[in-house]
Amino acid sequence: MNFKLEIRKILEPQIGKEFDIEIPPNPEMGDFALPCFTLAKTFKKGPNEIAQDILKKIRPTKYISEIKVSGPYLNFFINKSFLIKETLQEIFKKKGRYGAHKKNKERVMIEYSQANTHKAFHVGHIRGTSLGESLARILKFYGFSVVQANYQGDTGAHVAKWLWAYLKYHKGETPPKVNLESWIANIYVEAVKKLEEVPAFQEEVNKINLHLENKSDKSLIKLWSKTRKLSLIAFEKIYRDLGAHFDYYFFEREVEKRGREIALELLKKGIAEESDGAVIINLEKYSLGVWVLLRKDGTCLYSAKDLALAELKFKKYKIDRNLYVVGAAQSLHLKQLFKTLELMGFKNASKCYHLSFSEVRLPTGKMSSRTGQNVLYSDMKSTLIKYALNQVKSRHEDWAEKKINESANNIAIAALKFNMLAPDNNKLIIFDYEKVLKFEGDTGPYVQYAHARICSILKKSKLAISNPKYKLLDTEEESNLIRQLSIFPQIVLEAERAYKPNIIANYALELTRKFNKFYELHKVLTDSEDLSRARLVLISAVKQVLANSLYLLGIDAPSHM
RNA sequence: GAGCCUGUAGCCUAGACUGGAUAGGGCACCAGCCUUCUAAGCUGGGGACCGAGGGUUCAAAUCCCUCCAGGCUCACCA
Repeated sequence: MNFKLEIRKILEPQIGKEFDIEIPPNPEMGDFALPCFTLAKTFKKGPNEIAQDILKKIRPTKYISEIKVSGPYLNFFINKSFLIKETLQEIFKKKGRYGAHKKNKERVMIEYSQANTHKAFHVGHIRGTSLGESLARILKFYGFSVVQANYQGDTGAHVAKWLWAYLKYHKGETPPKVNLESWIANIYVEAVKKLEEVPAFQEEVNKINLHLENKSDKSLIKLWSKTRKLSLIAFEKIYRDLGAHFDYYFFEREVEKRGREIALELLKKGIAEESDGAVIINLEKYSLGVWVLLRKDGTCLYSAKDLALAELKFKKYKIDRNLYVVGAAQSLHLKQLFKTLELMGFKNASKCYHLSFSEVRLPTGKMSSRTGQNVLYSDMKSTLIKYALNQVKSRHEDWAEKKINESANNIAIAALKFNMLAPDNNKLIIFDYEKVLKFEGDTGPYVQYAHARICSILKKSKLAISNPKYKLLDTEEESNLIRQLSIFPQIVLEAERAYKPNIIANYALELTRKFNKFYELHKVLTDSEDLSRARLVLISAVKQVLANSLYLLGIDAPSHM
């Protein structure tokens, strides 16, 4: 039911089509409002008087039960029992699909996570991974056909550096079973450090990079392949933890050859040019500086590889839109990429979007895989789980160990992901253990807890949830809850349109707050069967919408915690 | 120097696209609430000249301009 439209129908005969309906700051004032300020000019009267005049000319309808004047505002109250019935029935009918929109044919690829092999997966990567996963779910829920893609950097200078440092300082070492992640990360950090100390070593690295790219050294390729796999296995474990799922994996290695081809084609066409021996494309007239495609030794840079990747994505996977979930630091790179695609005559250039997000840093400063100044995922996870484990244990001494472990894991990941998703994409996140380890207030576990509490009531009740007397849901807390439930589809729409999971996160917090207020003041299981039944229907609906919200964030909705 | 992003209480954050009725939350702090459905919860309290200054408007956290502060980026890393 579109109440705004209904109100417009009431008002249009009186004041024409030029007006806005807004939502009052407080539900006690009404559900919708018409501010009369703008009408003052045409009616040549004060806004207060205009509101009075309009009120005299209009009547409530089936859906709009009451219309009141409040100063310069005309306030509309929707028919509450209609809203209750309509909203709750809709939720029960659609269940996990409540809030979803109609399917459409557009196929959207979301590229996210993009972890590089031979480097650390640190907490900074969690933001992009959580964000991409959530966006994929939101867009799918909205109705797009979504393809989730990961593009992993398994070749290039950083890999060459790692291989170089391994061969020079760790040759023959077998990768450890425990702390594999930090072993890999440390060798990379060591490489960077040694190169800083002795810049001349760069030539050795370049040689390795060349051999890596033209596959001329078999034993090098074997080492590369083996260590690459170690990284990828480690990443998969992390993705399982984080609930990230990919339909396709692209690797830099597979677009390297085509990347160079494209660069050379562009050179031939005169779009690219040679400069200092390198192949570049001059984008200065678009204020995008100079973009280097090939190094002077002919090896391929990520720029050229990205051109090949874009081509591959549209050609092979028949997508209509291509979303890059990539850190803000790469904004210029992506602008250069999109502009070059356009100059190449690539017809889908305008279908590429950069969804930028700000970095995660430490209280001590910037996080970096190069310097090792970071928090490794594996270290962070064990700290988090350990804390969560104590929390769960202290509350549920009677639980079996398996249940405790599962619950702790669940809560820890929820807290972490919610922390990454709740602030606006453009805001810097300072990673702070103290904050992530807070399971109270505006956090993931806060929302999960409400869900678990509802599950617990539903489990306890023996009443069938059917034929509720909706009229019994007449307290202020219940009205607030229902109103919040009813706007969920609109919230999904906003989150999709803006590519902002934090809209869903904030919605979930608000719904949780409203539920907790209700829970505190009213009992669900009462002496009256009718009332209990009606409230069971209400809290089931809340549970469903909390679950849907959490799903869109990529967070589990536990039935107990 | 140029471009992009950010600036809301001690700290974190919503609201800015689409200007409206007392700027929502949270952490921390203070005072309360567990013989009744999970206190990871709830209630109350103090704490904000919405970075600064101009402008537009009946009305500005929101739009425009200038400035300040911070972050990111600007040729062979990704």
